[in-house]
Amino acid sequence: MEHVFKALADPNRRKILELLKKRSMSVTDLLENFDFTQASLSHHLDILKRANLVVTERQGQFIYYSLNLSVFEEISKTMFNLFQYEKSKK
Amino acid sequence: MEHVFKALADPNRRKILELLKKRSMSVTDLLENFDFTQASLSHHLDILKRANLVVTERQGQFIYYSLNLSVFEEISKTMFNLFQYEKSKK
DNA sequence: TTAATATATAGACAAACATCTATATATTAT
DNA sequence: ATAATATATAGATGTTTGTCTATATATTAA
Repeated sequence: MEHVFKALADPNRRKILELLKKRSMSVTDLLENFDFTQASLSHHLDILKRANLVVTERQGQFIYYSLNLSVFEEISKTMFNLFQYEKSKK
Repeated sequence: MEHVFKALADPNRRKILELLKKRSMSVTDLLENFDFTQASLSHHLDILKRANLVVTERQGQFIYYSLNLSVFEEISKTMFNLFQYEKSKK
């Protein structure tokens, strides 16, 4: 999970995830939503991929990024657990 | 939420939160669980406090840190939402 | 097979971060 | 008042991070 938390620490990467929640997108598609360079975007995507948050699929010239749903659900639970506590205690 | 994500990016700070889920602790109590200096711990606590994840209460010489439960629940929801997606779409 | 397009990688650089030592401040005990 | 304890703050330093430019690689179109 270490990589996941690091990946989520950057607002631009969280925005990428939000965009991918709607639909899979190529790097070119994604780039339209940001002000930084294509190289920077590739770097962010690499970090998300290493964190296992996204997967890729080549379609011709394009590489489509999408959420790694199987892992996403697991991460969702871990996140939820971090914020769970014994409500009976004070 | 920006501060929250940054705060969660460090494993030691996540460990602090895990410890505080069990009970409120003074800085001295917390320090026993880590290898770094008291100054470093104070720094981490400051970051957690700025993120509104913890609150403090002085009791004599000691300052007790505990989870900011009211905010914690709200953050829990935001976290959960980040990991929600339209399951019908592919 | 050459040019154009899409994406990734390498290397540089400034800013942010985690840690340290030293010191300041607050509280309690003597 | 003085010493001891608990915590915070200041300043220094090495590491990590986000971004850039330049270039490499892969695919498609001409």
